[in-house]
Amino acid sequence: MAIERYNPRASEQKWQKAWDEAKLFETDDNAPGETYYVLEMFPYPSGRIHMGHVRNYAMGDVVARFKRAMGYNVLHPMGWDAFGMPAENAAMQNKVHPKHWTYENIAAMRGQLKTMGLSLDWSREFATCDVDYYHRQQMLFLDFLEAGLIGRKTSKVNWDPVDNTVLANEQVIDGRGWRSGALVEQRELAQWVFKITDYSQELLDALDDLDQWPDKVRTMQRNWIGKSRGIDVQFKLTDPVEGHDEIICYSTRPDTMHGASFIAISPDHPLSIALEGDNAELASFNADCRRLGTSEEALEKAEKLGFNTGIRVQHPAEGRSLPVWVGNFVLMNYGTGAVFGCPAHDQRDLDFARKYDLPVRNAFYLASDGADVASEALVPAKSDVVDYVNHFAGVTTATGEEAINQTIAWFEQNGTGKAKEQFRLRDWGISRQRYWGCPIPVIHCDDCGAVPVPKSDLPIELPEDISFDLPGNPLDRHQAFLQVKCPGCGKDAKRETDTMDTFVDSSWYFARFATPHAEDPTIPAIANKWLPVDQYIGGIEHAILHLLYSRFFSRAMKRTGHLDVDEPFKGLFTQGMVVHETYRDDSGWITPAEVRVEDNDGNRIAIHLESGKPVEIGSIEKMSKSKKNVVDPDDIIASYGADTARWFMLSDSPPERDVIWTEAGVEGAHRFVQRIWRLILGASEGLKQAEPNPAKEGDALAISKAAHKTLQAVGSDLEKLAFNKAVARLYDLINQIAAPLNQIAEGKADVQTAQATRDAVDKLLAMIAPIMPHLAEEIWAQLGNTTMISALPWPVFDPQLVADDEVTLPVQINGKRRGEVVVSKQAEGKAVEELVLSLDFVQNHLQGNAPKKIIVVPNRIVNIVV
RNA sequence: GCCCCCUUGGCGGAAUUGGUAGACGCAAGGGACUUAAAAUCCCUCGAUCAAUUGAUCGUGCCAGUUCGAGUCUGGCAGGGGGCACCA
Repeated sequence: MAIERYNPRASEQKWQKAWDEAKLFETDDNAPGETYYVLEMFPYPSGRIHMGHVRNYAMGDVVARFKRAMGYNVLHPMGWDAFGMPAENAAMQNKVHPKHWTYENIAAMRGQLKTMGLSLDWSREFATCDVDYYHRQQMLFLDFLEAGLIGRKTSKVNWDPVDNTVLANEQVIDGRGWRSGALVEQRELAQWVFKITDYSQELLDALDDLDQWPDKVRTMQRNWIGKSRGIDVQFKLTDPVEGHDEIICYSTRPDTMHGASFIAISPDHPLSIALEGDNAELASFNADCRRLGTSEEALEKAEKLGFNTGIRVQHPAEGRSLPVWVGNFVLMNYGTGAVFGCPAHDQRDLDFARKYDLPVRNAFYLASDGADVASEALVPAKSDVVDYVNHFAGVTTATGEEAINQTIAWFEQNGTGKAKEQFRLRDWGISRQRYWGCPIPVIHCDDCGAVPVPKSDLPIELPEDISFDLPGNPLDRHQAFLQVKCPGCGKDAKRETDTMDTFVDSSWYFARFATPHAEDPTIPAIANKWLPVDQYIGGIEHAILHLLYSRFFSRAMKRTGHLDVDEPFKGLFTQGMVVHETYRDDSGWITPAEVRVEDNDGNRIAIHLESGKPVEIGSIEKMSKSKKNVVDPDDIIASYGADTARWFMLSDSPPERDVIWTEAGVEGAHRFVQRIWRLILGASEGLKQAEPNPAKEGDALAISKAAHKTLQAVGSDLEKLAFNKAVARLYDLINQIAAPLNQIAEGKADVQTAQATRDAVDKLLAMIAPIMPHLAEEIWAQLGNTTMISALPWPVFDPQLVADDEVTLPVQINGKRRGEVVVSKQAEGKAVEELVLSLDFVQNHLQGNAPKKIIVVPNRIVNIVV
């Protein structure tokens, strides 16, 4: 009897509908079972889902389905990170309203996601651009403001002087505006900031307890917060100028003060700005510096340039005078905006000194040699012992750490310096001069200042009658939005037209999912039941900003009574990207769909389908529109089905690493889908008649052992999100039960084999169900079951079947494997030694000599040292 | 430039976290079935030499620790992520 091929198109729709109708994945807050909240980072509605989404949501779905089967009450919601620049760009380019563009994209992507068969609770869906959502975000803003968590600060933005508009860092290309091409300037704007720095120490300390986060993310956050201990040192100007009589420099290495040979201040240092008035050359130098834009990367990568102000300061310990330079590499927003340059012990300072012919003085030498610094700065670790020269703090031979402490003490006693703890973390500026974002609920009154909008007047809705014909924020020209009465004094006032950074939207959406329709931002009793998110899954690119802001936000929400957790994400998993080969010809990049790849005597060649001409195969890169190396999930799901796409996304590559999308890989995954179907359906008559019953002895024992061992291992793999390992084990299990399944199909299997195989098949389907839920449901139904497998509990393995009483030990001689020996698991070390020494190949290698040492690692290895 | 991560056969990767390197999959080659093709099934598959049960080398490169290193330490190279207004 020929088995029809599995038809994913029919089955997948059928089961998606069945799950929907049974409301299987709609979460009841009060359902029994321990709560488990699994969340994937919600997508930006760009218009189409991409393979990165497929991978992300496939992972989350496996966790959700697995945990549901383990008896947890699972929350697995989905929404849309829907504010942001692309909608405004679309509005400018295609004359489409950001709102319509966004909601159409959401509708399209929702449809795509639904074909994946994800176990999502769609009843909790929302978009951050829904008035219902940003209304509550405005409520949170007001509460934060009242609680003193929000302040006003000026900060720098990229200003396009032609378009008269603020540019994002990514819109500044080589110092020019992306549209106008004008040289970018920096502007100071008054901005709303969230006072994340109030929590610097706490955000740092709490990282230690996030033991279900990747270490690399915790390290990155630690470095980002950047706590340092150092000193503010006073340098008196030899002649006060423009009302300035000193420069304060922050340093973490005051032990190098003896080597100080210049002072460098930021172009934005108050002194530098003060000097601009009488010094046109300096003004022009500073203006050039400000054209680099505001990104730290651009500043750091730029050639290090300096301007000698001609001003001098006195070395506070040695009395000699030092020149004051303005340096383009000194950041105003870190420390005091001024540093002392010690060329001997800092490579950047050394390069600067060589360039501008400044002296290089060693503050210390390595004990081994007293060589002066030449082209490489001497930068030992703080824990290294070095010889200090003529050190004012009395230090001669000490570690950097000791010398730093003594130097700080010396300066404090001397009254010329003050110990200081410093954080690199800055307050979070949230003001954006854009339309498509959450309006900031504040009104500016000439008399009362910035006045919060009363909660009863919320929401402040974005007006829809706007146009992007002119550059800049359309809200600035919208009179009906702009003109309001001051809530304090009733006089004419102006509404704030800045909107919030989209990171604000994504800093609390996970909390809103607990009560997506509540009047208040949260209902604490319910939110606290679900939070923190047990497993959060998303891209490593969010390792710092999104995650740090969210960590701040949950603390701020706790302080304002909306939540009672500090940390929003208990478990974090950062998945790798989906990458693909690139293809190009003379006319540019070509999509994989337009190309056929062939094997030509071991060389892979690509051919353009339409023209038949060869195409160059380029490097493997992150799927992106610009390189056109994208594969549309719709196409894959239409031709192979969602299960194949899900299976392939989770097989082979470990989830935290990049995965290369290949046609061959997808086809392999699809063959496996068909193989399971064929093997089990071929034996379905026999299987239906067999009671599932694991074998305890005889030939069928191997089947049951394989099934139960796999069940144990897959369970622990899924617990660790090691999907690729689980997949490999499932391949293995199918290989092992293929022969008995064929026997059953041919009617040649005995009862024991049939029963053991039925048990193994039941286990196999349960294990496959989280990954390929439609296929598992379909086969499960074909075996005569009437309950959906998605609603069944995870099976339990038999401990007796997973235990082995013998183990194969490799035997090494001098660390090289020479053979192996089978011993009982309980065998004593002595007995193993004797057994091993009696082996022929061991005797041969020993050649009559007595072994020097025998190392027996129980149940692992034996090593004989000769 | 700074911070973080990655590097194992032709390819994706596995290796019980210091204990048999290459599980599992893909690709390739050989064979079976077939009028033929597809599908399917079986075998081989790190390199070099012995030519079978053996030997040597081999986890980006160079050192080191250890009875034993893919795994730990130091240095180097290449690739990737982030750098505060992309999301």
